[in-house]
Amino acid sequence: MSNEKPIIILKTPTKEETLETVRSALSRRRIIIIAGNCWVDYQGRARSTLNPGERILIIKEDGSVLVHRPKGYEPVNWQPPGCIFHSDLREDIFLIKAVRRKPRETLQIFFDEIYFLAAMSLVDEGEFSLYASEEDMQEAIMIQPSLVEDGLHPITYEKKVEPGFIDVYGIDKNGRMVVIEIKRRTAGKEAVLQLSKYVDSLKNVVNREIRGILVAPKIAKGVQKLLLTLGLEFKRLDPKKCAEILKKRKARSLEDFY
Amino acid sequence: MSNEKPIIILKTPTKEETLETVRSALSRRRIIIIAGNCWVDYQGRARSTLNPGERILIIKEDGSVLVHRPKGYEPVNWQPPGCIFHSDLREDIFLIKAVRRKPRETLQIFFDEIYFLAAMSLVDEGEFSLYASEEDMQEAIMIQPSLVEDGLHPITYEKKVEPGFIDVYGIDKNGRMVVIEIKRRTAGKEAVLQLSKYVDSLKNVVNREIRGILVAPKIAKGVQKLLLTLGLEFKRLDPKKCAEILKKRKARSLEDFY
DNA sequence: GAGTGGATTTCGCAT
DNA sequence: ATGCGAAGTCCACTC
Repeated sequence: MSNEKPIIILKTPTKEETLETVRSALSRRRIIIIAGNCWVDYQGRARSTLNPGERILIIKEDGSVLVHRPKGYEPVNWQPPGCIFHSDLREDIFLIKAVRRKPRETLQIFFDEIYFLAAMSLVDEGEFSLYASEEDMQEAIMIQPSLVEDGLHPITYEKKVEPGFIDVYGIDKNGRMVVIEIKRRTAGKEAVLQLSKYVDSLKNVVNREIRGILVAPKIAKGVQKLLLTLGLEFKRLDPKKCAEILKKRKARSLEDFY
Repeated sequence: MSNEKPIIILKTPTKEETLETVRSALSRRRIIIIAGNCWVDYQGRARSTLNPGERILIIKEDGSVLVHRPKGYEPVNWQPPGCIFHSDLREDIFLIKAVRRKPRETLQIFFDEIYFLAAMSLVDEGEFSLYASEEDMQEAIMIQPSLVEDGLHPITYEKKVEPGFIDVYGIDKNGRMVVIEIKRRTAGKEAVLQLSKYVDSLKNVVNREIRGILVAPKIAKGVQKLLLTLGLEFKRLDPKKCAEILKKRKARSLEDFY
């Protein structure tokens, strides 16, 4: 028994070969990769046109589409998962049309030259883990509040208040209420104003002094001033340090378990 | 003379072939596409691991990297343009390491099976045009203010005030100051609060009545109430209509020119 | 189904 | 370089 992957690879196929192969691959929900000279029309939430040039087209098994230029991280045109496809041949132009409902959008790609075409099924059950997210920081502060300051007692996190959510809410060693806003990267004006809003809205409710602490790896340059003006505080905290703490804790709890 | 594109396509190449081809392609700044079984480590602004599975790797000529799973619009791992690459072979594992400075980040991809490899140079000078963006809306309002209301006279756009930038600023038919905040899609709480901030900060400066108008195709459900509470107004405007107006105007100015 | 906020956001523009 | 806001943002989660 052969374990060879069923992969179709065509180098400079004719338009007819392309059409046949693409249709077959679409019906079997295979991934399709095409490199060639193409132009693209998009119509939906906005509208765009892309003049002819050499690009890579990827159609995935879930109905997502990517058109990549030779440069840049982002696709120049795309569709999120869920598209329905039509492919056709018109006067030696190979065209693929991807249609999405909700919102109604149409992406049309026209090829006049095809350099190669690949179609295959890929299996990917591999777990993806991301560390040092904002959520990790919140969790780390909850289990080790001294990361922010000694004597801090977190009460709740994600507490709902009028303007939105407070990341962490607690009581400091002197019994004062503390509101903490967490950012996983350089905190800007936005974060400060958000924290300020939270503090103000809480003041309206409890009518007592409230400390607002912005926790982030860094604070943007001009923003420190705004922070002080609003009577808020800043505490530097590295997201990676938080990830480390969680990792260690996790390892320890496994030890305890066995 | 042959016009055949210099494309290298290898089906199930050996690791040695892969290494040689990838190194050559990297040095010639060619685009590389690999499909195979791989795992990925990322370390930089955050950190991530991706367990083995079948994916597509794309390396572009500008040093951007994309690792795509068989599903989803977004790459599972990536690097923006500007990476420096190292490739190597270790105990029958083919590895590619992409390093970026500023911020310092490392992306490592390990292949134990390679289904196919393609390397090519693509030329793409095609113009890309996007219509019905927020910028189009702003432009359309500047040249046809009646889109918002009759008698409106726009004075400036992108006016700097304390909290940020005002999209459009002008005077209405009764001589009152008008601040306009534009959104190209359903305006939410965020947009209303932003507009409110702008209006308030301008009031502090000029000490006279100021109208704040939110211009968007739609306003979110609960948000209308907030808008009214804050004494602001809403004007429905479709971004596509704005695009149409600009298009017509462009066509007319071309006519005038010839 | 709509609303809300985060993102390894990326990207572009202005300071 | 840094800051700032938009994006056809996408995506996950809540109501």
